Formats: sequence, structure tokens, C-alpha cells
Amino acid sequence: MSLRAYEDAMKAVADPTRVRILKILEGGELCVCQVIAVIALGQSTISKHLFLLRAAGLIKDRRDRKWIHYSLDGKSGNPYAGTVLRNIRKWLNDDPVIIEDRKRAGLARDIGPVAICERGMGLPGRKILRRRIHGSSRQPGVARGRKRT
Amino acid sequence: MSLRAYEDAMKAVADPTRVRILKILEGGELCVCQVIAVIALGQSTISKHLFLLRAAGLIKDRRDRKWIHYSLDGKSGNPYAGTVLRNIRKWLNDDPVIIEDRKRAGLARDIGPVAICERGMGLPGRKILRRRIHGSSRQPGVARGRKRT
DNA sequence: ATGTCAATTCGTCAATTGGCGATATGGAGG
DNA sequence: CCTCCATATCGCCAATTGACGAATTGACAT
Repeated sequence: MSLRAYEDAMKAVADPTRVRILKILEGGELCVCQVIAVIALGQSTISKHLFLLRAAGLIKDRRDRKWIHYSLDGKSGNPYAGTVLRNIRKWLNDDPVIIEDRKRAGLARDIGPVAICERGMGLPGRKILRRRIHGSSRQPGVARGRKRT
Repeated sequence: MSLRAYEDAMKAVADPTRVRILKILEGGELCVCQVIAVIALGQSTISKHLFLLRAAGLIKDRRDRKWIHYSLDGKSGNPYAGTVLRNIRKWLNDDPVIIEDRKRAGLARDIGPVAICERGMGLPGRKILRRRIHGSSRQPGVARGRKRT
């Protein structure tokens, strides 16, 4: 019941991107590439968010072949994780961003990790982010840093 | 049930200083100078924290003569405030920092706002921060910025 | 009206955060 | 062993945060 564990858990869920990840994991486990396809942020960004969520004891991971699947945890070391996840499950279910994410998460589940990775972390009806192109072809319209409205 | 209200509430309670303020307000309302005496941070710093907590609908204020008293709210505009405050009331009660704060808050309540302000936001057995000294006598040992252990 | 004084607001600074692309890691398959 | 590829880590940058002191505000008392 330390202030540090409290801070880890609350800071983890206070970020909008991380709560979006938690909300799509409420529908069941997803591999990293599926999360990337749904949230549409860089691979390293998603990886860092998943790391923080796991460090806070909110999610756990499981390896299956080449893919690492993440799912909600709740009964890990952090004593606040369970209550926080239970609250969040009741919250934000009518938020337009969350609804849209859930729709895309369903699509990602139907398609499966293999097809998602083949498409370069993309979902149908969405720009494909091809990696490993040497000629430095940057994806346009990708803002750097953060904004706050 | 917007993502924005959620973010306001969660970011507000994720900060350790602000949750310390909430925990001492569980014992009943306190004026700003009493909060300053307990937490031992600058006046402007405490004022900003109280502003953020009020903006998130977690506390409300009441004026009495020269003093403004803050107390827990919970049933304000923010739909997450009530649940969050109820959780926090059950949490952190055995944390050493919180226990120490509570002790000092009890002292601040016994002494009252008038004596606290006369002592320059100080409590017995603690350095007095005299304000309005022209000769720029800085308080030693006060770190600027933030640290993270 | 004017002064007092608790509290807020302003301006600055350093630490943290969250995004990115590039590079490293490490399990699976050859 | 070596390569492939999903994921993790690194280094960088801009925005945000939380601290401070100084200046301002506004209710009360004279």
C-alpha cells in the first residue's frame, strides 16, 4: 500500500493512449501488432506504453510463436490494479474514441496477427506503414511531439 | 462520461502532492494556509494544486472572513470524482507520509488559521517561512524543479 | 479611500513525458 | 550458425508539469 505503487498505477491509467489500450484489451488479449493497428501510433511508442502498463501491474504478457499477446491482469503485485481496472471497465463505454477503437479491435481480432503484420501493422481502409524502406520515404502528416487542446 | 473529464480527474489524483492534500482533507475542511503548513511547499505551488483539484471537481471552496476553506466535493460536475474519492479514502492509510501529514493536519486544526498565518504558514517544531523580507533571505535546502527516485 | 494580508496569478526554470526513427534483441526456422 | 521479423530499447525533440519568487487581486478593517 505504498504511495509509489499508487502513483505508478494512477499515472499509468491517467494517460489517454494507455486507457485506450486498456479499453481494447477488455475485449480479450491482443498481440502488439494488433494494438499498433488499432491505436495507429508508432511501434516504439506503443511498446513503451505497454511496458508502463505492465510495470504498473495492469496487464500481463504471453508469448506465442513470434507474437507477444497482452491482456488485462489486475491480480498482480500492485494492490491498486484490480480496483482501477474494475472502475475503468464501467467507465468511458460511450466515449466516441473508445467506441471507434473497439470497432477496429474487433476487426483486428477477426483478421489475426499474421495478416496484420503482413500488412505492416495496418487495418483494411487505412494507410499501410511499410517499414524498412531505405530511401527515407517518410509518412506525411505525422506530427512530432505533443499537442494539447 | 467524456475522456477529457476522466483525464482531468485521474491526472489530478495521480500526483503525490495532490493526493496528500486530498488525504488531509478527509479529516475535514482546511484553509489554504493550513494546507501550506502541513505540506510545506510554496504558497503559489499549493494554490495551483488546489486549483487543479477544484477544476477536476474533487474539492470545493468556501470563504470565511479572510480565509478560504477547502473540502472534499465528490458530487460536482465530474462523474468520476465520487468513485475516485471513495477509493482514495480506503487507500494509503498506512503510508508513512500520509500518517505524518495527518498528524500535522490535526495540529493545524487545533491551532487554527489565525495562529498559522501569524507564524508565517508554520507549525510548531518547524522552520517559519517569514514572507516579505526585503533582503532576499532565501530558505536554504529548497530544491528547485523536480526529482524522481 | 486606503492599508492589510490571505490567496491567486504571472514568469521562469528544470525534470518529466510522450511522440518519433534508428538500432538492438531474441525466438523460430533454415 | 545465420537470417528473419516481431518486439524492445535507445537517443532525440517538443510539450507539459511542478517547483519557485514576484506581482496582483480582492475581502475586510480602519
